[in-house]
Amino acid sequence: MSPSPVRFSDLVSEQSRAEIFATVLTSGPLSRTQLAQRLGLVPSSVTRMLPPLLEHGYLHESDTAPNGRGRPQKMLHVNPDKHTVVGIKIGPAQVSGVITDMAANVLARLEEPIADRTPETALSAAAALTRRLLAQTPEAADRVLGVGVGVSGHVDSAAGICRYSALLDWNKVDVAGPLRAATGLPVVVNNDVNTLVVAERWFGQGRDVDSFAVVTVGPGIGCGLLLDGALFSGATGLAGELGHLPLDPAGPMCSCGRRGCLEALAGDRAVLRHLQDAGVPCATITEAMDIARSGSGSAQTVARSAFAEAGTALGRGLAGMCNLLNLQKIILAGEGAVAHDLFGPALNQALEAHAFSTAARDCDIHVDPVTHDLWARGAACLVIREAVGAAIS
Amino acid sequence: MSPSPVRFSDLVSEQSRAEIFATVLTSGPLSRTQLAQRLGLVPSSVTRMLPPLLEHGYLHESDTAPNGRGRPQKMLHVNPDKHTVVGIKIGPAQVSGVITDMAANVLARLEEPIADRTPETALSAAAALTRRLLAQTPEAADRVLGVGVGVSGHVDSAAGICRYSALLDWNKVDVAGPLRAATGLPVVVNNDVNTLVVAERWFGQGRDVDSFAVVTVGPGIGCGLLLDGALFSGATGLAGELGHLPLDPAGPMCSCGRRGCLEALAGDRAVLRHLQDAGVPCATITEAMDIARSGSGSAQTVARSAFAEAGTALGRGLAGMCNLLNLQKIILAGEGAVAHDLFGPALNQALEAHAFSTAARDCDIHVDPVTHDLWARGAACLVIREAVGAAIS
DNA sequence: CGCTATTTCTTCCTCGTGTCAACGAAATCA
DNA sequence: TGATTTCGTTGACACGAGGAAGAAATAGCG
Repeated sequence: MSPSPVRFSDLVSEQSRAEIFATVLTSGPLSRTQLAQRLGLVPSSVTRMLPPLLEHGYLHESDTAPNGRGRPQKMLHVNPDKHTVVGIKIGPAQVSGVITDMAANVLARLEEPIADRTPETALSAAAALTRRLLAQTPEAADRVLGVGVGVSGHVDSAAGICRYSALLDWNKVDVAGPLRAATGLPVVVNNDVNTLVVAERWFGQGRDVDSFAVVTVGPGIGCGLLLDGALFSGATGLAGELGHLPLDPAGPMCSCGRRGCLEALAGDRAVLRHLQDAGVPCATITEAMDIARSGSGSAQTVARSAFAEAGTALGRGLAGMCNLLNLQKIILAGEGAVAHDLFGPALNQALEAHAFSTAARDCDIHVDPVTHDLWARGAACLVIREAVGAAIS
Repeated sequence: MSPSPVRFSDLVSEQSRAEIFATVLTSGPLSRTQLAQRLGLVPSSVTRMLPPLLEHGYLHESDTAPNGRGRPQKMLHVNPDKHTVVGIKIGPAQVSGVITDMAANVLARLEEPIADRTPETALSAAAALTRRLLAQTPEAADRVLGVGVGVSGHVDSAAGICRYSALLDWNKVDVAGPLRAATGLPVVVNNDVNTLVVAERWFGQGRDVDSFAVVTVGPGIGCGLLLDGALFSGATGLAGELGHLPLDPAGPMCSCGRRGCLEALAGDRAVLRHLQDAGVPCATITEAMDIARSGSGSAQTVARSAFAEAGTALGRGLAGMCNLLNLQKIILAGEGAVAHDLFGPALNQALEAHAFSTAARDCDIHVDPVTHDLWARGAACLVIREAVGAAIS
C-alpha cells in the first residue's frame, strides 16, 4: 500500500538544474532569456541545462507567444502534476493535512481532532491522515515526494525531532522517524512558522523580498525569519521567539513565568483579560472580536480598547524587531490576523513611534488572509524546498 | 606623493583563491591537507590553486616540520608584510587612525581632535591623518591596499555614504568620494560597529562562531550582527539598532524622543541621571565608575545600583535579541565595557530571567578588553575583507 | 642498512558548469 | 523580398572540482 518514494533529487541533482526549476516554479512562466537574466547566466548555459528537465517532464514549453518584433519567446513553466506532496500541521487539538501538487495547489485536505496531545496520539493521527489523503487521491499517491510536518515549538530540522514544545507539552519527540516508518515516505520536519516562511517565500508575499518575518498572532505570538534570502533558524533552531520579547517590566505575567512579554501583552489572553478586568463577560477571542465590531455601548468601547492595547504592544515589539533587523516586510498571519481591523491602527502608530530612523518606512506590514490550510500548505512547501535542494529560500 | 593602489584583487580574483588566503589568514598556519579539510576540498584542488599565491608572495611556506610518522607537512602562512592597510574611525570629537599589515597588526597609530563635527572638518582630518600615517611609515606607503573608514550611524556601504548619523549630526554625507579623491586610494566605508564585527570575525572572539553580535556600551548602545556567517546589514543598512529597542513604556525619555529605549535605560546618561536623582554629584561616567568601585557610604551604594539598573536593562535587551536571533555569542565592547564588573552580574541575571528556553544558555557573553585603537583596527579589517572578496565574514 | 608502513603532496585525467562568438530561427517592418 | 530584431542553439574553450595513482619524505623495525 505504501507507495515507493520518487527520487526527484536524482534527476535534479545538480545545483543549477535545481535553481532553474525553482526559479521557474516561483517566478511563473519565463522564457529562456528571462531565466538566464534572473539566474545571472548567459542564455546558452540555460539551453544546455534544460534538456533533462524537459525530457523528464518537470518543465513544459508553451506555444510560442509573439512578442512584438523578433523571434517569439517559448515560455517555460513547471508541470505541477509531475509530483505531489503531503503537508501536515500538528496542533494541540487537531492534526490537519493537505496533499498538494508541485505548485502547492491543494488537491485534497483532511483534518482530525485528537483526544490528547501526546506524541503517540498526534503522530499516529498524522500517519493515518497521510494514508487517508493518499487513498483519497489515488492518482496522486504514486507520485508523492514526501511528507512535510509543521510543529510548534523548538524543532531540530536536521534531526527531524521536536526538542521542546510548550503548546504540545513535548520534550525531545522524534517526529520524522515514526512517520517515515509508518508511511514509507521521506519526512521533513520544521517549526510551524518556518513552514509559513517558506510558503510565503515561494508562493506568497515574500517572493521577491530578501528579508522578512512572518508573525503569527493568536493564543501565542510566533515568528519566522528570512534574512538575506535564507531561512534563519539561529544557533540551535530557536530563532524567532518574538513572543517573549520583554516589553514592560511592570506588565502582566506571561505563561512563561516572566512579566511583560509581548505575548502577555498582545496574545489572545491579554485581550480577554482586559475585557474581564473591565467586567465584560467574554470567553473566546472570536466573541471579543464580535463585541468590538458589532457590540454596543461600553462593552464595545472596552473591547476596542483591548484590541488597540494589544495592537500597541505588538507595534512596539515589531518596532524592536525592525530596529534590530531592518526588515523589508512583516507578514501578519495566524488565526488572530483576522482582527487586524481592530488592532491595525494602534499597531501602525506604535510601530511608527518606536521605529528608529527609516526602519518603519522601510518595512511593509502585510496581513495575510488566513486560509484554513495555510499551515499545512506551508508544510508541503518544506518538501518541495527539500526536493530542489534548498536552491531558494 | 599619493602611492598607487596595489590591485590585490587582480591577483586573488578567483573566489577559491580568496578563500584559501582568508582561511590561512584567520586560521593560522595550515598544511595543505588541513586547508583542504577546512575548505571542504580534496588536497589536489588546494595544490592546484596555490602557485599564484606563493609566487606573488601572499603566502609563504615554512620549513617542513616532522609530524611523527609520514611525510612532514609544509605549513602555509600569510606574509603579513605583503600589503598594508589604513583604518580610520571618525568620532564626534576626534578622528583616529591606524596603519596595519595584512594580519591587522598595528604598525602605526595617530589621533587628532577635531574642532567641530562637520563633514568637511572630519573628512579633511581623516585625509590628513591618512597622509601623515603613510609619511610616518614610508616602508608601508607603497603597499597600501586601501583605506577603511568606520562611521557611527546609518551607512550605505555600497555607495560609500553616511545616510544619517545622530552622533555626528550628518545627513547624506559622501565619505568615500572625498577621501578617495584626497588620498588616491580605494576607500571602504561601513558602520563603526560593523567594523568591529569584521575584526572579531577575522581575528577575535568570533573566529569560529557563525552567529554573534558585537554590542557596544557607552554613551549610546550600538550593535553589529553576524548571522549564519555573514555580516548582516538589513534591507537598507540599518540593522543592529539595538539601542532603541523599546523596553519600558514608563521609562525615561530617550534622546530619540521616545520613552524607555534600551539606550535611555542603560546608556551612560541613564547611569548619570540615576546618580543625580539621588543627589550624588557626578559629571562623567568614569567618575561614576570610580564612585561605584572605590567610593564610600551611600554614594557608592547609589552608584552601584545605578550600574546594576543599567545592567538589568541591558540584560533584558540582550535577552530580547537572543530570543529573536538565538545567537551563539554576544561580545560586549565599547568604552563602557570596562564597567562590566559593575553591571555584569545584573546583566547576567536579567538575561537568564528573560531568555526563552535555552536561548541564554546557548549564548556566551564575552567582554572584549577595549584597546584604544580597536575601532580603527576594525576599519582596517574592512579593507582586508574587501580585498579578499568578502570570502569570509 | 634496507624494507615497509604512513602521511603528505603532486600529477594527470575526467566531468560539470560557465563564458564567448558565431550562427540559425522566427517574427515584424519597410 | 529583404532588413531588422529578438530569441535560442551550437561548438570551442576555460576553469575549478573530484578521483586514482604515484612520488616524496619521514619513522619504525628486523
